[in-house]
Amino acid sequence: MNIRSDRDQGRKVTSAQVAERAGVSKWTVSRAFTPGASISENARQRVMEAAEALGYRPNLLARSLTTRRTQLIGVVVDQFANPHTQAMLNAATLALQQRGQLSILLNISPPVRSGELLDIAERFQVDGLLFLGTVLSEDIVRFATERQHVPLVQLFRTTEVDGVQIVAIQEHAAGAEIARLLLGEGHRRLGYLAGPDSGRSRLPRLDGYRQTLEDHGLALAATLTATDYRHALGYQAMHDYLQRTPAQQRLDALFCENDILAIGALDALHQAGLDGQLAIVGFDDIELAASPRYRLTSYQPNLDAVVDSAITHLLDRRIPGDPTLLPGRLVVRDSHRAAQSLLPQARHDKPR
Amino acid sequence: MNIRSDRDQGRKVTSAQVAERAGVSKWTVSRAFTPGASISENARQRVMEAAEALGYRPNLLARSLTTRRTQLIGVVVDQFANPHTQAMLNAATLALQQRGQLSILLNISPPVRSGELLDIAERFQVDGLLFLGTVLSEDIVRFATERQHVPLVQLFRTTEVDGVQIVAIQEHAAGAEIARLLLGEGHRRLGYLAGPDSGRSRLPRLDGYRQTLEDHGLALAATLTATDYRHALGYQAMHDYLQRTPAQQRLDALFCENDILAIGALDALHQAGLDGQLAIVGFDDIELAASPRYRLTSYQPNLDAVVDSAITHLLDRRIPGDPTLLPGRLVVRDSHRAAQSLLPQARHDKPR
DNA sequence: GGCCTGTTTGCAACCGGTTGCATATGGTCG
DNA sequence: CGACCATATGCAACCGGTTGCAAACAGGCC
Repeated sequence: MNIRSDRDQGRKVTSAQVAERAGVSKWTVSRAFTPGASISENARQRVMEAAEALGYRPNLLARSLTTRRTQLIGVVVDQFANPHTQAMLNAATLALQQRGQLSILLNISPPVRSGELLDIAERFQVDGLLFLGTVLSEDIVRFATERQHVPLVQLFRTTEVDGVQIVAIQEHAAGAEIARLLLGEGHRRLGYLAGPDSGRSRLPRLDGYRQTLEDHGLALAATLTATDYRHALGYQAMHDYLQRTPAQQRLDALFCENDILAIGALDALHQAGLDGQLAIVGFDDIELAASPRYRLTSYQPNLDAVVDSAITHLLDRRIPGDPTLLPGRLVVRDSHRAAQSLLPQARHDKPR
Repeated sequence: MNIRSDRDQGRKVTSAQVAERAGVSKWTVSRAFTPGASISENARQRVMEAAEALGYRPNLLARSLTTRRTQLIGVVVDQFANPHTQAMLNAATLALQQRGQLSILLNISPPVRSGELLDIAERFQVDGLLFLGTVLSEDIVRFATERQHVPLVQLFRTTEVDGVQIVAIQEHAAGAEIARLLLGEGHRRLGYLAGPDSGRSRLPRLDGYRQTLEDHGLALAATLTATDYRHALGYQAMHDYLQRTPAQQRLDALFCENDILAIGALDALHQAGLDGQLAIVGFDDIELAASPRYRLTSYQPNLDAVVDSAITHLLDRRIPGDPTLLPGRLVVRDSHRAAQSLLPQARHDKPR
């Protein structure tokens, strides 16, 4: 058990100690641990052996002090209840780790003063800040416009803010594609379920959706809202809608701003005994969307591509420019179908 | 727009620059920013003004170098697909932030070599490591037993590892309570749906469950397994079970290792047209459990209390001791009820 | 062997703070 | 008014690395 004969005497092992043991100077030790440095193979070997024997690990903080690079990226998150956040977090941290960066998780959920937190992150000398689909508050916008020396990238939101690089989905096209899908299914009264952030940014997605309807001579039939991206609020939005709207005036189909709201809405329909009576489409394609219980038609962003592009922007310290908009892909399941088409019909067999 | 007249000339602002402007030495600046330090009110004021004017923020890395405290806690996570992980992450980061600490998120999902990643975290001089319900791999155990100078705390798992402080739920009692609930409901053939980690640790929860059954002269009727804590695997486990087990031999009730598996199982029952035929109980009480569609009876850990205790252990650098086991609370909804009790019955009105 | 060139290595200085110690400053009291 | 004490501030040294520069060294070639 006592492997710690040499190492671990109170303090941590420093490069000087390794140097002494290897019979070289501490500068040579530093070079041994610096990839492209000029050092003889012989010396490197001896240093590595000594380091191994003593259990030496370079202090990355000390290194950062001179290199001015910390390899730390602040990852800013606010909607923990949304499974898509989780997927983003997973993808982002994995991608960062692969590039030798670590993520500092900054949680700006409601009680937290986001401006203060970003300030603290800056003191930790983060190399950049990555906003994972967060709602951009006043605080954040102010921070962004003031401190333009730390690169800022925002994922999956198209609110343009000075100094923030946007990497997102081609929202307009996605909205249009979903409208066409629903129209093709025969729906005519189409609505939209908006989340809390829709007010600030006139979502291109909604524009694309609405515009396509208008191209077909239709107007957006109703807009519901949820005050947070959570299951319960999707449920409630649909529940209230059903309460206040007589059956014959109801929508044919509802496009929801994301999957967790869509699933809430589906659950409300189920609860009201109206399964399949109102077509639903979501967005994000979270894992639960594929569940046989929901078979939610959704739009799948290419998460890896988005994250990859974002990280490239951060690490190359590119100057923020036009939004990078990547394509996604529609995942067609069952929830978007018209009520009658739940019965087997020939309708889908179009002439080719 | 150009607020950056003074600040921001290439390099970042240092304490020396603030000192010059305030007409004091850089040491005085340092003291101005150190809470309990000996400094006159007058000097502090001047320093603060100068700092404000220049946009100075102390470099916390440099500070950490001398103080040997980084205020960084490594938060280790592996099961991103489980909503409970998200809840833990949210609670943990918020609690840490409130205590002035920041979280470095370490993602040890399958492809990642966890030993290496922990090693890197150590080089960043994290003040401690918090394992959020992760499955303890060989790598991690080795790391834990070798490096006992960085405090390690494990949440929600009771696998005892040398040098790791455990903070979890009173699993044995919880298992027993759930068994009693199901027995009280009239169920007699009770099963357990285990997750991937059950093999390693003979879960006290399962022990408590089984033991209570035995106290009533019953044996555990079946054990199903899911190879990962994900909805699809809970679904599959139940699906396969239904396939291979004739109706008359099936379980009355199934206790699932967590909610996401339980919900998968419920969905599989629904898909098979067996809604309500098999009682289900989960664990963790995730948000979706409360959905009117599931009404999943579950066990709610006191997340805040667990996280709070864990962080206290970390920050006080306490020597790891006996596991800290906190009580949780059974959340009784509908999914645990017997099939016939879905019809209104007098059964619940026990004589008082 | 002497000279030239290219590679290694040691050194001083620095990154941006903190801390113990010594000195200066101001206020109180006899 | 001087002694005394508490409080403030400056200074040197240090935390654990990196980097430009110059000296040392080795090998190749004539």
